[in-house]
Amino acid sequence: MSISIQDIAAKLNISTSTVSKALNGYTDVSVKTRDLVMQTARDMGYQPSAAARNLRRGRTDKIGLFLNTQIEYVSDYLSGIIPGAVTTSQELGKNLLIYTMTDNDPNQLLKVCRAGEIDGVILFSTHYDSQTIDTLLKDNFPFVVMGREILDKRVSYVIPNYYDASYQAVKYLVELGHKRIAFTTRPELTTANSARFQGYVDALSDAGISIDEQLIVETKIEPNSGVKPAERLLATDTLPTAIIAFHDLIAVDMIRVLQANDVRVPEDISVVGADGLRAGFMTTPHITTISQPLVRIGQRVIEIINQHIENPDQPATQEIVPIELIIRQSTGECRS
Amino acid sequence: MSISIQDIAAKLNISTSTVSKALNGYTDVSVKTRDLVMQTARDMGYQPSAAARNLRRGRTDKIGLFLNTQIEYVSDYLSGIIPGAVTTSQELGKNLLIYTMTDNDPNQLLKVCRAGEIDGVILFSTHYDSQTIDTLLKDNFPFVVMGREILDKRVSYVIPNYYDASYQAVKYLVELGHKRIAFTTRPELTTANSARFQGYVDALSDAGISIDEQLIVETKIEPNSGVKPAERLLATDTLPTAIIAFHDLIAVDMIRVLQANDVRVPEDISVVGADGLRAGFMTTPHITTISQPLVRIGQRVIEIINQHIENPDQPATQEIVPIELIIRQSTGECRS
DNA sequence: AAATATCACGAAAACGATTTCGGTCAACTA
DNA sequence: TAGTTGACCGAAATCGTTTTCGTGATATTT
Repeated sequence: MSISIQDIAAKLNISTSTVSKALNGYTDVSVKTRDLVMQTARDMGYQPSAAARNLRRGRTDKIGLFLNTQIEYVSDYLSGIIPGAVTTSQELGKNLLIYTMTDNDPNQLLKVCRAGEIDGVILFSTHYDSQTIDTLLKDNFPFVVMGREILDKRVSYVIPNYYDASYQAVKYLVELGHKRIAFTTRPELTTANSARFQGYVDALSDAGISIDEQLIVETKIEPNSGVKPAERLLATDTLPTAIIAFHDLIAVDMIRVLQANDVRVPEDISVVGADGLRAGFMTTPHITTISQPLVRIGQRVIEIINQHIENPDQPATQEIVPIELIIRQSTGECRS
Repeated sequence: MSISIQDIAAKLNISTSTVSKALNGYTDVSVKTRDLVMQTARDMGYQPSAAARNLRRGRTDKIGLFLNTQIEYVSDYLSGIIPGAVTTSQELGKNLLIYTMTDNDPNQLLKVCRAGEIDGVILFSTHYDSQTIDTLLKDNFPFVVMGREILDKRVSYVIPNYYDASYQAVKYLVELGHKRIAFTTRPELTTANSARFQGYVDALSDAGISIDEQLIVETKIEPNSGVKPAERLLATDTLPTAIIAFHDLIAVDMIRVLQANDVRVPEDISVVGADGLRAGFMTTPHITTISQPLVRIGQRVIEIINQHIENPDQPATQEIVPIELIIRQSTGECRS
């Protein structure tokens, strides 16, 4: 059993209300007793009971982070998201609670919210579960979606600037003199993927370069999934002089295949990866990449949910955080 | 406001105690009213208040994970630890709360524990803070240390088998015919580092190979910190035929330097890395590595803290989880 | 038929804080 | 001197559960 407010009250022969008020900075308590209470609280090692406080105040000062997807997929992002989210939470006086959706049961999330375990929730998800979002909206429960764009204007989300990622990559390559720029896409029809593609299209268009369908290759993300696209590009009439991969792992695979076919990187072909995970450092050459600011995303997502919690009337904010082009060794001037 | 037990009681014209008992499977309530209560609870979307329950029961069913170190250092491990810990927690009916030590204030941890925010805590730390551990022991508060060995027999910890990691690496290389096996160490005098070194020494000794001081090189872990050790080895009288690096990032640096000096991997020198992070996949060749079972560690740490919570008299358990040698492309038969 | 056991339920006391509403006593104003 | 003000404090309600204990009503036993 730990020390409660009543223990302090008993020791000082005053009421619990006075103790509470002294501790919480109320004005109707004399300086003398306030100091006395403060001091004995310190001496006795008093720490207010979180449960009692939560019950009375009707809030927990806790934020939930819900990993609403296959854990293997999100795990790569955790190393950036978690540090960003947890430090920002604590700076705001909140704590971070991690949940994962077991058995893909959408009710789990609602239970947690309705039980008052958290004041707000962050959804880190890849698949759109409109029912959950509808219910959260109806319950008027604060939430922010991370990493996915939601078209409903009432919901807040934070995503990296997928569009600009491709746009900047193309722009950078064009500045290096490249004109035949290949692009890899994922088969899933998500807003993220189409934004990525649109950035590519617009950047080429702005540079006055027409699109060559042959240079657009599709692939999933799994081990060695960059191999096939590389082989397909090698089979084209004239090789591209640059390639944009949507993920560093794809880029790595492609570079390996290219090198095995005596195509040098970056001398013959420049390669740009994406996501900026640790991985890009490991290759020879180091991969030029478009980095997602994971820590920043974790940070912003917490700041936004905090605003919603503190001010329930806050309108939804859709935030697109800037990406960063990290130039390393896998890109260079176009020579052909 | 959400639905409380009193709302159900009022609707059914019965007392709150009966409702509570019906919901919690007490026997002194008739089957009829129990079913009725259950049904209306479902209909009204009732969810028990976590705060009230915590207050009354004196427990939260929450486990804290305390990142008591520089966040950059631990972040690499988060992608495995968190998924392991969070899924296991939920399987045990608990939730996971993430904290980080801001300003390196050891009191923060104690505050959280004494406030009853969590039932137990996991310390993920690199530096030994004996005072915190002493206080936790004195408070009789359940805790488990992760990734670091604590000599006090009263404390539970989970560590990967650092000793065996080196031992297995050497053994594997010896089986490939290698005799001149270099070893990289970190300058810090931690139990982990000395265990790693001892495994190297013992394995060589068991193989009847004497130790060559020239082959033992020291380096910190930071960008490009594998470069110097590689250069030093290149400057020795006779090159080693194999190298054991204590981290994949070091291995990558070393391979790069070796290749730049026309030393082929694995034809001329075999290289073994460690930690088995995503990174090892990215290089050419892929790095043979000694993998830490991060997910497993996250899982075990939760299972152990759970035992301590459920049964406070549980003696401390020190667990050394087996490592795994992942053979990829950077190692081969000794040719010289 | 009287005594006892069983069943089903409710009253009420916790758990530990916050917060409203008065109440006492001194000092001050008119 | 009577009335007003303000400073300081305490009683008590409240948050929503859990859990003990007591109490009728019914059923079972002698």
